[in-house]
Amino acid sequence: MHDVARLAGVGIKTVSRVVNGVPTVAPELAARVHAAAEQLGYRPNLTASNLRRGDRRTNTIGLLVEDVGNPFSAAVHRAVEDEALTRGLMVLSGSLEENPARERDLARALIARRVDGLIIAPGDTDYRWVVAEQQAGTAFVFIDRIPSPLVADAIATDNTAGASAAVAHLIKAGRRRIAYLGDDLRIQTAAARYDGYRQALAAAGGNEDPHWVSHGLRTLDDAREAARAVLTADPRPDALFCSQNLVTIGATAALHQQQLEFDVALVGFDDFLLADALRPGVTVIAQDTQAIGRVAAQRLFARMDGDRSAPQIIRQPFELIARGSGELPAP
Amino acid sequence: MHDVARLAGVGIKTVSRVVNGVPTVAPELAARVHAAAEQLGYRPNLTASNLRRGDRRTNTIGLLVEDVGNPFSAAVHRAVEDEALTRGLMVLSGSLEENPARERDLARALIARRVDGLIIAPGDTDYRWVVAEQQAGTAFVFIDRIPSPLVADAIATDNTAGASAAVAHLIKAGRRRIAYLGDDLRIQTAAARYDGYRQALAAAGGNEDPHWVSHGLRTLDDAREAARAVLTADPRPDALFCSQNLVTIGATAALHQQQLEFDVALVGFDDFLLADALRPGVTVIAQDTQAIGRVAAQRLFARMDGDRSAPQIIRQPFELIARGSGELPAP
DNA sequence: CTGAAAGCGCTTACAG
DNA sequence: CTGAAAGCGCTTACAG
Repeated sequence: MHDVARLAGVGIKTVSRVVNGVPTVAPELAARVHAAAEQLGYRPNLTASNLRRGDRRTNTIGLLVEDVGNPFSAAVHRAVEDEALTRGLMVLSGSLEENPARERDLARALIARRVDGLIIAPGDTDYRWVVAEQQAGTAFVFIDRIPSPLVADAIATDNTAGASAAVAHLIKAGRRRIAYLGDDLRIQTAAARYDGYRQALAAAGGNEDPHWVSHGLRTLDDAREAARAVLTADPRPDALFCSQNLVTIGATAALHQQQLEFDVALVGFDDFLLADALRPGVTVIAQDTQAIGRVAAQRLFARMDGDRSAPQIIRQPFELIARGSGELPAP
Repeated sequence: MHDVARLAGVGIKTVSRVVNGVPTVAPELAARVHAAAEQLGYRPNLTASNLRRGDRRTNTIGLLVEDVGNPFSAAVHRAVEDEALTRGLMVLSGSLEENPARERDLARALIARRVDGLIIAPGDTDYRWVVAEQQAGTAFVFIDRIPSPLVADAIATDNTAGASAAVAHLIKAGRRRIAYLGDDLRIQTAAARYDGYRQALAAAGGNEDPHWVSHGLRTLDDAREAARAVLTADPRPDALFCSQNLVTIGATAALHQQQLEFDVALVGFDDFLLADALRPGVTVIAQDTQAIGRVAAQRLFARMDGDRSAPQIIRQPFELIARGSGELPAP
């Protein structure tokens, strides 16, 4: 900027004005500045401008998700990005992998880069550290996890009700021996969905059979293996409830491999591409990932803009999409 | 930092040393600095440190992909992130949407934030602007697209050979009337794959039928619709070749809806979750997205570290995974 | 409408 | 081992 000012024969402040599009600059000077900037290959340095500016904004937000590569996270990411771009914000992202140490490191790295706000999707259980960061000026929003105490807004589907609806749906279709395949119970969403499973069973006067309950499934292969195991149990369950995305896909693959897809019913939490292309179509509890990402971003922006109201829990609706696998005629 | 120094009763430079873990500080002073930092809730500001440091590194890289929400982009993103974390780098990302204006805006936004390097997956066709940015100190790597002229390293699968292998596979299985369903031809990868399709047909002495060729399919629904249309044509093709991910998924859904999945063969470019759970399993040309992301990041780091050798094209291998849909017995 | 001075939070280059 | 001065690229607060 200094060099541009010298070449254009103006003060450095005038260059600043031109670069920032301040209108009160004589057109002739502005033209000289533009020419000089062009000639020198000048690139504005947002990082420096941010340092001095009063508002302290980097126009960058952070997004920490389970895994930027998994379908749920990726869909949320995209929705957040779209909303961010309307404000000229860029998104720094990271994958938590349910690893609390990694989460703290990533959060620290983002805060050191002075993100204006931070959206965190499932992760650590203890979020009291967030309070100090909020006081230091960083806005926070949680997705899919309710921090306790409620230190910041949280956008989440009602996981317990959703899981319960899924299992009740299976029961209504005449299924009684319903297996549960789920993620690590320490994950809040997994625990909530497991609760929903048990509540629906209890409401129908049934009981869970521990042989048909499998936790800690983190990958597609875990899920496929667990499904295979439960499907060869004796007695075999007559339905599967899967607590998430990858588990549902793994279980579906196992059902097809054992040619049981028309015998054992299945409802999964989270929709996925191709769920309606399979035969039978896969019945799911769908979350509106678009809306979740959008609403989370909007809440974050409100906080960044100074909203100091009490943190709230915003529930997003879920939808049961019946496609066949959950409505197979009971044997 | 100033406040910390005052509270600890030391010089500001000593605080800097402690924060950066420089060992030559008297333990007693370091302890006082730590205590003061703790008490004041001090957070290091990487943005300021970067401004002054000689190396000019923000320890942040940019990643521009087609859409952070689509499976291919998301998988590459994750691989890049993993590689970046080994160096303590964070990733700023953006979705291009095949929109050149958006691409330039996003690139500008990343450069204004002084990313150390930029990985760009498909986008604009004219990358001569990159040269000026390289001279200004930003490293570049391309994924899935060969810039012309070759201004930077490019990591890509041999799309023409891959598509050609797919179509040859169908021909070997006795198929002759092979339809092409593909993305916008202005996209380099789509064009290359279409070339491969035509080459394989020509090699077998066949010709393409314009009724069976469909370009410009951008979404799952586009693809489903186009597949439906071509499957109701007369005469109907006896096989489909799909140029990418979403197109394959859409076409598969259409085949299943019309109950033609055992009559019309299909090979798709790009692997996807569930491809092996469907019946028949979907035969694909798989790219190693993990390797593509990893290699791209490694090349970028090499450039950031000063590698000035001539830009190279690095071809990643593809693999034909036969799962059934491409090997259906010809009628 | 324009520009010289001061300062954002930090590190470099030095002197002690 | 420690710290006072200068400066990274920019904007604020001011004077002209």
